[in-house]
Amino acid sequence: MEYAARRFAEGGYHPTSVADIVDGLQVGKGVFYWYFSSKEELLLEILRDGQLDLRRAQRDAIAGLDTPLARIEAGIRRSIEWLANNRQYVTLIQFAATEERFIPHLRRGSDVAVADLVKHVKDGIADGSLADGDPVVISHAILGVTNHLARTFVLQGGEDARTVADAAVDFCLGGLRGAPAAASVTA
Amino acid sequence: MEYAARRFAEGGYHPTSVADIVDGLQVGKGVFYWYFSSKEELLLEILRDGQLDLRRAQRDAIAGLDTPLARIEAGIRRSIEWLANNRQYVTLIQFAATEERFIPHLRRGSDVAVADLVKHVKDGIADGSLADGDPVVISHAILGVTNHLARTFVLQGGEDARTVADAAVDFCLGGLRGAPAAASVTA
DNA sequence: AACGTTCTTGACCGCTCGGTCAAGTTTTGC
DNA sequence: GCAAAACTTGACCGAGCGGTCAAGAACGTT
Repeated sequence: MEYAARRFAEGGYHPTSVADIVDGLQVGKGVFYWYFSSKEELLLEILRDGQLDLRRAQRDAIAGLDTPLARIEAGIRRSIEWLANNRQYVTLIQFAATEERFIPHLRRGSDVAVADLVKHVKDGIADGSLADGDPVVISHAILGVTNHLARTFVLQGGEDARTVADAAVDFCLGGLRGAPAAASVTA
Repeated sequence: MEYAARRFAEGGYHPTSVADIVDGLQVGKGVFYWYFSSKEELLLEILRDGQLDLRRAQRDAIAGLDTPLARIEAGIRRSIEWLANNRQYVTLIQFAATEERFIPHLRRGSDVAVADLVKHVKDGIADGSLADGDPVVISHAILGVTNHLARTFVLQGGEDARTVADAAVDFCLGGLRGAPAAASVTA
């Protein structure tokens, strides 16, 4: 499955045939259809796995942190780190978003991720550490920054995940105007 | 071409066959290959067109504005508006980013967009209206917020482009901490 | 040893795809 | 009025696809 994910990410889902995958793995085609009912099923399972793993990583990262801001920051950092270590998924998720039939399966995962984040944003607004605003919109804005910076600099530019995470956190906290980055994970 | 773009966006590039397109247009297949040398060429031309049009729209939007902040804000607003009116391109660009052979063509366009934005960010940092930081990273962060919010709320959620643009501008300017939105397009 | 189950093979099938082309129609320039 | 150029048609082609399946290997149970 990891091999298939890599091939899909490198060559694209449609141009990569089932024959390519089984040949690369040096197995027969039958074994593929023994474990997966179709090529589409394989992609869905890869996506499900990835989303689950990312979520677990984030949950671990924020465990024990007790301010909303610290949780949000840790989540951002862990996301970027995870994306750097699981580059295939970025391309795969992006592809899946372009075909109607995969979107429902993507949404199920991303809705959960947004819901998690929204909770912390709400907490932050409630305790005054974040400015007022629609928590759902704010959460999506954070995801937008995080994913785009990770894609651009870590995956394409090959830069260090930590450096990029610093920039993402700074921007999310202070925006263009900039506010001194007071809160830290260690807070 | 607009028809083809719509079909590609709705059904995906690969699943949409040349036959689908020419049938929908009620022309023969020959006419397709008279105007385009291949299916791939068609996609590239659609992408080129879209990028050019977006850039033109942005250039028009910021004409006459004389502070960097006002220009950035106008650019963000115009982007979201344009994406709302050209939904097909969002999906198409997203798809093109998932296949190696299209990436160089995408980069050519997006590099230009980033360069434009970087210029204004640099100006803003120089005159003190923006916090210090790597202009390239900041520009990408802005693009990340803008594109993600547009995708999520305008294209998927069907919300009003203006409302979403307001949120995007607020977040970019103030971040999570929030700063009063002082600068406006009319400045 | 003998049997049923699990797992593996790769030739094969029906189908659809991107792309071609001989043939025909319309438009243009003179 | 006519020939050359621009355009249009759709049947057709070879290739490659996702998926099937008859055949058998490996393995556990008795």
